[in-house]
Amino acid sequence: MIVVNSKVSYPEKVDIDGLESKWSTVWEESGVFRFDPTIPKEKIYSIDTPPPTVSGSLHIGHVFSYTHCDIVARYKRMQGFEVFYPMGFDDNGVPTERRVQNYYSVKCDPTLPYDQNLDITTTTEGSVRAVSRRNFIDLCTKLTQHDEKIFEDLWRKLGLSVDWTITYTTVGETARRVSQRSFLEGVASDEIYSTDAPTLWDVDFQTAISQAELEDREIEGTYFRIAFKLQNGTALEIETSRPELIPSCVAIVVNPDDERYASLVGTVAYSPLFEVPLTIYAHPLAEAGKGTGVAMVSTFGDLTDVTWWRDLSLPLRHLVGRDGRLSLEAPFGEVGWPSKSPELACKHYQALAGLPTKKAREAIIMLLKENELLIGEPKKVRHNVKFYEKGDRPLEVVTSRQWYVRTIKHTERLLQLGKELNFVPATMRVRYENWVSGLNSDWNISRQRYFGIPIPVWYQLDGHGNVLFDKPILPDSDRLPVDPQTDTPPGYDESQRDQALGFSADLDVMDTWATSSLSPLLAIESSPIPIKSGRCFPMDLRPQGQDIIRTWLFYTILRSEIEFHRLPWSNTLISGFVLDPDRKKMSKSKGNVVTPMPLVDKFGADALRYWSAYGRPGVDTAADESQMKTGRRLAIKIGNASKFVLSVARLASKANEDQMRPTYLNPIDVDLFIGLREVITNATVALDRYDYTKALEVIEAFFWGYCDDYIELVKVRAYGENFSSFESNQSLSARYSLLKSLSIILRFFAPFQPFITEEVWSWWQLGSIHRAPWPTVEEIDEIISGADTLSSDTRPYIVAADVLAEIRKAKSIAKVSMKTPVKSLLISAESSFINGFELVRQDVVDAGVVKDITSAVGPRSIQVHLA
RNA sequence: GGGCGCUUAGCUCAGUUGGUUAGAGCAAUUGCCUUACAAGCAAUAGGUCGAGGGUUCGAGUCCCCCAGCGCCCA
Repeated sequence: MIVVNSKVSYPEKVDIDGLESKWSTVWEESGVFRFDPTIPKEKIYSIDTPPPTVSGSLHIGHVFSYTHCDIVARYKRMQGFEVFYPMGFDDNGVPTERRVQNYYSVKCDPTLPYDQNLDITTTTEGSVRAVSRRNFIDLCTKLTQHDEKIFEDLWRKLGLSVDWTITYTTVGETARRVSQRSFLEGVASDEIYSTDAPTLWDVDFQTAISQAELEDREIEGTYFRIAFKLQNGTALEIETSRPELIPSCVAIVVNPDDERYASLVGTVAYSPLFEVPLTIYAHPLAEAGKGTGVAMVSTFGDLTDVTWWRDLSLPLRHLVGRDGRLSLEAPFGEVGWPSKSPELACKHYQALAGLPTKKAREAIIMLLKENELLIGEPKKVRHNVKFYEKGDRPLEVVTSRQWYVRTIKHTERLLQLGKELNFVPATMRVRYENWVSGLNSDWNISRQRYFGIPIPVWYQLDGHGNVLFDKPILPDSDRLPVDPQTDTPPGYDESQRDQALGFSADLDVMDTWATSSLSPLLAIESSPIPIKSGRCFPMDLRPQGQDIIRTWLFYTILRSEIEFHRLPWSNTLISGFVLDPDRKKMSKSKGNVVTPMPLVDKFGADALRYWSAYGRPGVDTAADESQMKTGRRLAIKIGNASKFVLSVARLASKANEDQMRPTYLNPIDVDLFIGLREVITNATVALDRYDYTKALEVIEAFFWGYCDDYIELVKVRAYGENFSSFESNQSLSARYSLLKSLSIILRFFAPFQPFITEEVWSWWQLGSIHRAPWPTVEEIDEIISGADTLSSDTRPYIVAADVLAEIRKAKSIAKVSMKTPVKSLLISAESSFINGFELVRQDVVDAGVVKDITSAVGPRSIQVHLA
């Protein structure tokens, strides 16, 4: 039930500027969007809001995708749902670290002690200052708080209807507790484990990388053809782009179908310079057409080497360190490092020892040349190399102790869950399925970084001070969160840290996805509703970008499966990218990134939301100012049309639409509501399918027709000029219909243009439009109940609009004003048209200034004669 | 190399299970101060639906093939 003011007031001139700050303040103070935690589960609609990366800069894409979600949230709220709509901020991980490094010109040196009085406020030019781990984390916290404010300002200005009392971050206290608890539960159920394994490693970021953070890039490389030696002394030619890895070579592979080398399989060859005996194996991943068809296996040059190493159970001869340099010594001649000539091997290795891989490559090529082991000229090639998506140098593969989440064993189940999830648009499901099907390793969640959530583990040390990785010490779950580098494990004393028979902390932090994949839990734990109540989980909606299907969406499903054995939400709404006005991808390097704030100031939030709403789910959309301009026009139009409707109503002594409800309804007015009923059905069906664009199209089309035709047609009747009195049934019918239809139209637009609709609503209604009910078919039926029913083929409103259009056309072609009288109007049409017309004759006469009308049944023809 | 998507008016895009003469907004053009709106309104013009072939009474829509563009995964 809508409470109605007895008074109506509106400004003389409609002005949509400044509505953002006015209403976002009112909304915050009145708590319109505050989540009511007492509501039963079936009335809750819950949203797993994406936490934006606060260290990234704001761009127009943020407006785009968050608006899509907000339209849904506002629609559901008007449908009577209590919407759980929290806000998170992703302040965790490498992007924040990097931003802090650049912003303050610092780097983290974990060996430094904490400096309590450290005061870094501005960038110190030139020099990079080393700070302790704790100081570094302090700076991260400080900067992210500043960044979060910038995001919050935009969200509020854009009118996101989130409950600002429910917010979370991905590195705060709640995030640490939830992440660590989930980690410990995973360890207890053996879904999370640690092991020594080859790991992709970024030598600049000094951290391990997971499969999801990989990126293939085509770079220029060089193939060198090098002579290995068969037992009979003849050369075996191998092409490689990484000759510096020859000392860590452990085997040679050829394709099993390659007849050229079939006889060599099972025999031994010797590496050049180091004379290491290498067995020749057959393996299908060796490509006959690549180079000479013979490949050397190093530990490790790339992921194929890892596969060979695993499949063929090869030894490990690791030389490239985490710093991307070759180790200082290679123990040729010792156990596991065979060589026909250890002394020579060690001598040759001295030329490479300690060099970064690129320099080592140059050095070994010199050596090979000197020894005439390099065959022919090096060949330039373009080939794909794996990079960390944020990195600048190719990844190395190193072996180290890392924590993993079991992924591979869940593949089948994850594919099944993907089928159960409603992807909007449905085509996005394929991306998920491709990714899950292509998984080849468990998820490495250890990161050798500083700003992140610590892995809550210590290890026992043996009598020699060696770390016993198979003897982890875990904290009690009621002690979480812990920082193993400052907290002491249960049963130990701080003095035993790093001492023989004592303990050592796991120095690593978790991958940021290990935390953000728990976003539903983070949000719920930051709210008054306990997770165990099951009232907000599983959630209804996960809105997100298409680029993070393989990360955020995938990992969240995985964690939910592990912990709850079910999907974390039933729907996912995938937004496309925003392209620059020329439909080019936006990027900082191209300098074509569109920032949102100036556009909000220029066109208004409603206008930006309008542009966003025309971007269908999953469809890349250009940042098109002309579309924003159109959105601004619409907002102004809504304001002006409303002002007019209310101004007519105010002429009445009783503005209350319910009190002035007439006993009679004009057929054109009845037909207006029949049209509105169709719009309600179509828009509601569309919104239920998350097709907000279609809904807006249907609503908008009706509205423009409403302004152009309906208002024009009933204007005179509403004023009461041609009736015996202003209080006549005809006049009352018009004013009643105008007010009722305005109410419905405003509520239609409310999810799309929340500011102008709220502004207009406040001119004549109490309470927020955003808690008013979404229009229903039943509401229409009640409005027109008791009115004379129209026969199904009689549409007086449509007939009147058709005739009016002909009149306008004639005047426009004659280049005369629209108020020019029509001398005579001759209408010939089928009987249903004529019948409809007779019902609306007077309104057409008034709107078109028609002096004389002749109508008859016959072939369709409308003739307009001007004076 | 595998997969997904796109190609419709000058631009940005709709077009449902095949069914009248393919729609909208913007831009363009011609007009109009019309007691809500000139930040407005009315009207006009503009398309062999990427190319070719096929199925059908009928194809923008279904099938085949080709081309170009974009994205995802190797």
